Amino acid sequence: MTTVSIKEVAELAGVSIATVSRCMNSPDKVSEKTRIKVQHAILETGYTPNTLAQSFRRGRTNIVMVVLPSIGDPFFTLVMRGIRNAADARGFSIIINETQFNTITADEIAAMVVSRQTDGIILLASMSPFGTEVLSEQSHRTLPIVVGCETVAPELSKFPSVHIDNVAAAKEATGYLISQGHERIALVCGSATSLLTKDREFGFRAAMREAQLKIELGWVVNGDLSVEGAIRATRSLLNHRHRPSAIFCTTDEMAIGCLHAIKSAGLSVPTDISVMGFDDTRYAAVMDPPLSTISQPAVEIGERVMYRLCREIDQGRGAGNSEKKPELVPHRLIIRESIAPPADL
Amino acid sequence: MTTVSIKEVAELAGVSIATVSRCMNSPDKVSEKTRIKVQHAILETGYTPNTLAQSFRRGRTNIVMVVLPSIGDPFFTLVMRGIRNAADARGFSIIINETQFNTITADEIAAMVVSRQTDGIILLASMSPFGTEVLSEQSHRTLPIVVGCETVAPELSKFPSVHIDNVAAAKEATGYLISQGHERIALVCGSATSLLTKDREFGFRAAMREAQLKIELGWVVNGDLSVEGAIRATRSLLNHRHRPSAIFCTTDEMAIGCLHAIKSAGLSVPTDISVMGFDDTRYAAVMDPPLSTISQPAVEIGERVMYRLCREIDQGRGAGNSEKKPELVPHRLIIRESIAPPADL
DNA sequence: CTGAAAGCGCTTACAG
DNA sequence: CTGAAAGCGCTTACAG
Repeated sequence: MTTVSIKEVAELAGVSIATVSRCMNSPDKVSEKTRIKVQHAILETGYTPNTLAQSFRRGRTNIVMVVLPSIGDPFFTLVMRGIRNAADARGFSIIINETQFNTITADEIAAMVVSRQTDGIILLASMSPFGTEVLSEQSHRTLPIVVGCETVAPELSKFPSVHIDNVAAAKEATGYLISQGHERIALVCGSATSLLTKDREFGFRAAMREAQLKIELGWVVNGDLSVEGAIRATRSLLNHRHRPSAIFCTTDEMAIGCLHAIKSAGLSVPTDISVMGFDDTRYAAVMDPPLSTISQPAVEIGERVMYRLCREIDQGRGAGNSEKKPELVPHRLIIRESIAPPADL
Repeated sequence: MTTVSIKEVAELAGVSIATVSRCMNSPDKVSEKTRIKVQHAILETGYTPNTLAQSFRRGRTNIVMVVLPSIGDPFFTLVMRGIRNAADARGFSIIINETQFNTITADEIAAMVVSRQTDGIILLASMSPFGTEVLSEQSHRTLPIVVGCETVAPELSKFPSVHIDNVAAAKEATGYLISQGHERIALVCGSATSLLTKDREFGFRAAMREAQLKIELGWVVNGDLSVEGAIRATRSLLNHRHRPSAIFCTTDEMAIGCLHAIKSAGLSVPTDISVMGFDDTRYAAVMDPPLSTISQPAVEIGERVMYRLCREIDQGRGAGNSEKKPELVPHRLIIRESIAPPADL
């Protein structure tokens, strides 16, 4: 009834507990004869090592924490799937830390470091740029961190990362809008404190500048990364003195709110206003109209981030000689039906 | 640099490690004078207890696992938010186990039990009914389990649970459709092996029976709990010899696919076909047309499930005297614009 | 109120 | 190849 420990297995097999331990951890160091004996004893007793004792002894939990702004976002759901694929393959469990305000502070990370409850951290959310010096000084040396999905604050560039080229992708998306004849293009982006979407804003601005198109004051609005926020943001755009003919939302989630706000105002997409999304989540194709957007290999990002973290963990807190260059994965512009030439053309 | 242990704190404070430990765990058993001394030493050294050692020693991890079919579903996202609220308040971390096939087997649970990596389990997914005897015999006595969101298989009724009255809610939803004059009503539900949606199907059938309405063969289709699956299911409904005038989807997620399939076929909602959802996720109100649905207090369900689990954990694996009655929370029918009287009325 | 000591279940040099 | 032993960092009866 009560759980069996290594001692009982050892007794039954007639060996020492050290040998039982070796059978499980480095079987090649044990003779075949005893290995079989021990294996039988394990089967017979139904022994499973006490994970808690192992973690304690080894100083490893085989748990990693992923920090992200919202698990509910369909895009992150896919990234999570990739992370879990890789984690399962490597015997890791995942603890999710959903950050309320799209940022996580260095202090919070430091707290995780000392608590030792996780072997590493995947940052899918941006981190508050404040206080990261602290982080790198004390913590980084001891807790592996890998960043996913977005090139983040320069303070974080010291960590390995996996993501698409967000600047280039946003430029491409904006460029497509321009190629369709749009000149009045607005941006619905994340909040100012969120870095999650900063590169996309940067790419948008770059494309507009290169095309010598003006961005009116009030055309770059915070959609708060949420449906609700995007509805508010879009309304302000519709009421703008210079109403844009196209709106680029830096996430599909916000594009959903944007579409709704436009249609609720009695306008139609794309006849009156064109909409571009970003992420190509599972809802994009079933929107009305189906959403043009940028597709990211979300599952692959998740897998690569996790494998990257495994490498960091395996090579120990030791040498800082690991490759820090970001791993770039390809994006793709997906054209559906939410974009048309502007009405005044 | 290297992390500080309880020993160093004890030395600095000039007390035994036992006293330091008491200061942290039962401060009332320590004189004020020494408590202050120790507190200073803790601050000075920056000591934090090694969670791994604590877990091992106490036989508790302060981690609970939640098992669910998909974190990506906006409904579960809300339930998760509630769970996390409560977990944070109680000092628990959450490990998420997304089950690939909407079920989790007793064996998988048993494996978690012996691994001791979690203090308890929240089941938001249904469990395979097979082999649950094993579960109750060995495992239940040692690993607290609470079930959320759906009354599940009778095998699971021995576990505490928190959910709405799914049968009544589905009856109400179906009844509303009937009250609008619909007689040809179809159901898009979860897969046969998923229990997640069974009660809703049951309620649907009961309402139809009571109204003496016939359910044609092929009117109850598996939408696989996904957008894609619902699209396929809806197409088969549209091609049905007796095309239904209304479709009840047992989750909003499937309703999204359903709406898309209907509109893609050149029909309109609700003029040609009415659609009813279930869950009232954040997308329901921004669908085109806005979706009538059943609202569940998702966050509250999550919170109550977690608090319930805490109670189970606290009262130990000891007495089985805990209240096993399901906790019912209220649902609400939300009328929006996806339902109208049938065209032939 | 406090300390010395046992022990939680493993893993891993260290001898042999 | 195998065993005896130390030790990971805590917590908690048990004495005093």
